[in-house]
Amino acid sequence: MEPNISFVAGLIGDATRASMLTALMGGKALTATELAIEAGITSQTASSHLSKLVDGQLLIVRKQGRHKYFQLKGSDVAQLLEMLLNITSKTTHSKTVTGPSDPRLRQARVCYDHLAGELSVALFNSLIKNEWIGDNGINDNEARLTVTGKAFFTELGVDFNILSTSKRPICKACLDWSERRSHLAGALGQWVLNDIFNKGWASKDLDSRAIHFTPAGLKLFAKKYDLPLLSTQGSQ
Amino acid sequence: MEPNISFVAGLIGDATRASMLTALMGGKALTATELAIEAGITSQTASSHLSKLVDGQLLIVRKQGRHKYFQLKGSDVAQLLEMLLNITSKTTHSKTVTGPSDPRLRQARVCYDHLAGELSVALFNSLIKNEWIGDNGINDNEARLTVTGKAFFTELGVDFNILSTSKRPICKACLDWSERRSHLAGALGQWVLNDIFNKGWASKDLDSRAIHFTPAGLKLFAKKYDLPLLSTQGSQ
DNA sequence: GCGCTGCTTCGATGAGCATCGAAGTATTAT
DNA sequence: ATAATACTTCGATGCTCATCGAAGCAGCGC
Repeated sequence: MEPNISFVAGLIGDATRASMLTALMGGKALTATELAIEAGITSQTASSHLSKLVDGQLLIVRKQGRHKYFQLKGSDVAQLLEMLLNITSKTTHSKTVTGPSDPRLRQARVCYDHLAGELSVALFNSLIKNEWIGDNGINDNEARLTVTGKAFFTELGVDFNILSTSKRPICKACLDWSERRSHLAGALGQWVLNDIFNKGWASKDLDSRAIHFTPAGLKLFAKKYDLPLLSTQGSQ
Repeated sequence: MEPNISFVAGLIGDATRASMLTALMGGKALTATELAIEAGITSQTASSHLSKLVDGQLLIVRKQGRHKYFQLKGSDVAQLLEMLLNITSKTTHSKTVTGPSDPRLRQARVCYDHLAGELSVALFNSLIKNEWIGDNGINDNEARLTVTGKAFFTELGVDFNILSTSKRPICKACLDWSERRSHLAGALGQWVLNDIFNKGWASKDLDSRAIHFTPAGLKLFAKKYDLPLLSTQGSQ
């Protein structure tokens, strides 16, 4: 007997729970009240749904006084949700012409723990162009750090001894549902995003997982990673 | 606005539809009647569910006379289902001790278009041990064909000019939900499975996606890929 | 100690949807 | 041409589950 995938899929298959899970793709822990507001339901309904998601092992919960903070259980859950976003957008795109309507999500957003969007795809392309990750011609859509790439990131401040202690891959290609091309995930993708925040080049949007680069931050980001100069943020 | 993942997840989240989708992970096209029997429902119910899966772009359908044949829409749908199997088995395994109860599925089975199970994990390990795929120490869980690996497979009869015309990766690691370790997917994984069938080493089970190796076939397979001698098939 | 906040539990309500018998359509074998 | 098979459509039935008002519990500020 094979595992019953309908149980996990059924947890995600409710619009309210899906909305909460997507909100958590921003990588931050959110409270039950915040998730209720995000999903547009009462706290009773939120409580019921969150119990199911925790019991179903898609979320973990931490208590802090009377607050309960919820997070995705791990990167495998995030990958599942990202794959669902990819397949869903592919489905939707066969009916519509353009990508996501929100240009802020399109330009830069958090994909669980790394950067996604136009800027991240541009970053990925620059890593290939500069041969910092391997363009080996045999394995498409896969990322492999080269020797010069390792030197480049070491110079930026990456400590590979620390990154290697994680079980997760250093480099990983993650298919961007908005751009349909790959961006950088894995431990290195996470480091890059943290570095962007630490340097103050960008900050998280308060009510979505969009990321806002400052004009100066965008310029420094483009220079640091050898990106072609990109337009500043879209309208709104 | 981000894509609404609950729609696709909801399609999979019904036990009947999930059963049909899992049956199609065997890689074969199945008729509506076969899928009805597989799921234990009437043909009216099957018809309704299959319409939803086709409209939702998880399945494609081909007519041949009065028969309709259904297949997964592509490898991305198969990957999504495999990831759901992985997460579901991880969830279940936190409650139980052992893996899948059916030893036949555990030893060898079809994972959409490639071999999965103990034999495929052993194959993957042998490819690493013999340095036919890269064990580069930086990227865990990723597969990269080496120069000697390409020579090995060319000698086996792989035509890499043909494999390279596909957009999909030549080599890909696929996490095996039953073994919790990686096996070989991608174009090369598909070639290996086809070769096994073409040589008559194994055949598909009629009513599940288990694969049955003949004793001679198992021996030849082990020899060809330098595997330690494995026990023959489990009971039943 | 009291009142407020965050969250949970209970019970009622109603919408959504899976199921199948009956009847129908298209295809194919005889 | 007729009968059988594969599949679809219609309509009835009943089950599941999301929702929230009310009430309750735990934590915390005053």
